[in-house]
Amino acid sequence: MFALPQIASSPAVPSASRASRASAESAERLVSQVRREAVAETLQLLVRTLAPRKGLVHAGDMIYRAGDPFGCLYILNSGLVKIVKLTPDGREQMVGLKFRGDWLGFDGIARAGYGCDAVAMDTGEVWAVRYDALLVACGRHPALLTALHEAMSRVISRDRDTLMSVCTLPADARVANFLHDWAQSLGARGLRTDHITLRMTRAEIGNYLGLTLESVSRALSKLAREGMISFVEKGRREVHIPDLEALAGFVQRALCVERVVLQ
Amino acid sequence: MFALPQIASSPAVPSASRASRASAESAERLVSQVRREAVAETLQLLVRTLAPRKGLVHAGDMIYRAGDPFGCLYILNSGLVKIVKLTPDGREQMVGLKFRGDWLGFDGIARAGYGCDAVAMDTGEVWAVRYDALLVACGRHPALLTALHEAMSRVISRDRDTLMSVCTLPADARVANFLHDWAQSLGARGLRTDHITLRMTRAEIGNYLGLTLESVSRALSKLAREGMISFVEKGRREVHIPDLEALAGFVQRALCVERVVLQ
DNA sequence: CGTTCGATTGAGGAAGATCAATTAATGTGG
DNA sequence: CCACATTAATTGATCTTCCTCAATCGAACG
Repeated sequence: MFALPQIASSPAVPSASRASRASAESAERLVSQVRREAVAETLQLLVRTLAPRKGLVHAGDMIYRAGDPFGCLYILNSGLVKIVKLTPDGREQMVGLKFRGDWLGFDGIARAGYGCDAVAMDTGEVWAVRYDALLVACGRHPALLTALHEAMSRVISRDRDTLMSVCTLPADARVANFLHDWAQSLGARGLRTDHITLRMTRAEIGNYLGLTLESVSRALSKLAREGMISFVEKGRREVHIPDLEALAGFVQRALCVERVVLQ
Repeated sequence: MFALPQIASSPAVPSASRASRASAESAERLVSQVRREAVAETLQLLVRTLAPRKGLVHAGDMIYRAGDPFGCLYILNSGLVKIVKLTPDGREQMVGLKFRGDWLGFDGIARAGYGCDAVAMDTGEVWAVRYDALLVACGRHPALLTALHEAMSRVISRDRDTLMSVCTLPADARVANFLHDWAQSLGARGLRTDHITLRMTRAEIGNYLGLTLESVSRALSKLAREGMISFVEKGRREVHIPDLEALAGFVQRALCVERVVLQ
C-alpha cells in the first residue's frame, strides 16, 4: 500500500507552492545535460537488442504517410525530419521537428495507422523497428522498454512546450523560442549550440509557428538588428547565435511584458 | 527480414497520394467508435491486474504538481481534469483537458518529475498506479502494456490536433472546434454529444485556446446567433449542440476561406 | 438586498496578415 | 561563363483580426 498525498487534499494552495516551482526549471536544464549521453546510449541499445533495419533518406523523402497502416516505429540516427499533418482541405500543417535520437510514428500505435506524414529535410539515416518485435524485445530487455517510454514521454512534454509557445508568445519571441529550442536540441546531442543550419524556408517556419512568412522574416531581421542572431554571409539560412542565454532572455522578456491572456 | 517500402523512395509524390488521404479521415471516425467500449474495457483491465488506489477529488484539487517527483500514473475514472503549465513568470497556461479513461502524468516519465499541474475541475474519481508496479504487471499482462502505449499514443495524436487548431483556425472556429472536440470526446465514451457542461470560465477557455475571454465570449455569441449552439436557460455554461456535423462544417468552412499561412 | 464574480457588448488601438514591389540567391540553357 | 528564369527573402504600405479598455448586465452568495 502506498500513500497518495496529493489526492483529496484541500483546494489549490498557490502561495505555499510558488517557491518549489523554480526547482522544476533547473531540473529541466539537468535533463538536457543527462541526455547528451543518453541519446547515444539508447541508439546503441537498439542496435544490440533489435538490429534495426537501416535506411538512407534524402531531403523530400517520405518515411511514412498519414493513413499508412502502422507497423513500425522509426528512430532517427542522423538528419532532420518534419512531421506534417494534412488539413481536410488539402493544406499542410507542420506539427513537429525531429532530430538525431528521436522516435517517429508513436501516433500510429492507437489508431493502427499513422496520423501524419514524416518527411526528411536532409540526408539522414533512419532505423525502422517493427512494433511487435520491439514489444517482444522489451520483454527480454527492460532497458529497452524504459527507453521507449521515455521517448514517448519526451514527445508529450515537448509538444506541450510548443503549444504553450504558440499560445503565449508574440511573433518575435515565437521565432526566437524556435531558434532557442533548436539550438538546445543540438546541444543535448553534443553538437554546437551557436550555429543552426535552417533546412527550411521562411514559409515552412511560419507554418510551424502559426505565422506568415513575412512575419518570420521580420522577426529574424529584428533579432539580427538586436544582435541576438546573425546570418553567416551568402545565404540567410545559416544562423549564428552568439549567446544562447541572451536569446532565452529575449523570450522571457516578451512573456513578462506582452500578452496576458488569462485574467 | 522485412521490407521498408517507404524508405529511400523517390521524393514526395503529392498527386498520386491525395486520394488515399481521405481514408485516414474515415479511419479516424472508426477509432472513436471502437473506443466507446475500449475505455471501459481498459478500466476493467486495470482493476483486475493492478487494483489501483482510488481517490475522490473535488473541483480545485491538485492531483499532482509540476516539480513533484514522478512515481505514479493516474487514470481518470470520472470527472474532468485540466493540465496546467506554469510559465517562468508565474502565469498559468492550460495545455490539456482530460476525460474519463484518460491517463495523466506521462510527461513525468522522462524527466523524473511532473512537468505540469493536474487540477480537478469537477468531482471525480482518480485511480493511481505506481509506475514501477505497472511495468511489472505489464510483464504478466501484455494487454496492459498495449493499453498503456495506446493511451500515450492517443495523447500525442490529440496534442497535435490541438496545435494544428491553434495554428490554423481563426478565433470563432477555434472555439467551435473546441466544443466539437469536447462533444466528440463525450461521444467516444458513450455519452450524449448534444450537451456540454462547461466547467470552466471564459477566461480559462481563452487561456487554453490562446484567446482573450472577450474573444471567447464573442465567438460563443456568434455561434449561438448562427444556430450552431444554444445556451440552456439560466446560466451560460450549459451548451446545447443541435447538430455536431454542422459545427464541424463551421470549422471546415473557416479553414477553406480564412487564414492561408502556407503559400 | 447589496456585493462579487462572470459574461456580454461596444469603442479604440496594436499586432500581425495581406498585398505589392524589390532584392538576393539558385538554377538553366545557350 | 553569362544572360535569363525561377524561387526565396526582404521591406514597405494597407487592412483585418483580435486584444485592450471600459461600461453594463446577470447570476450567485452571504
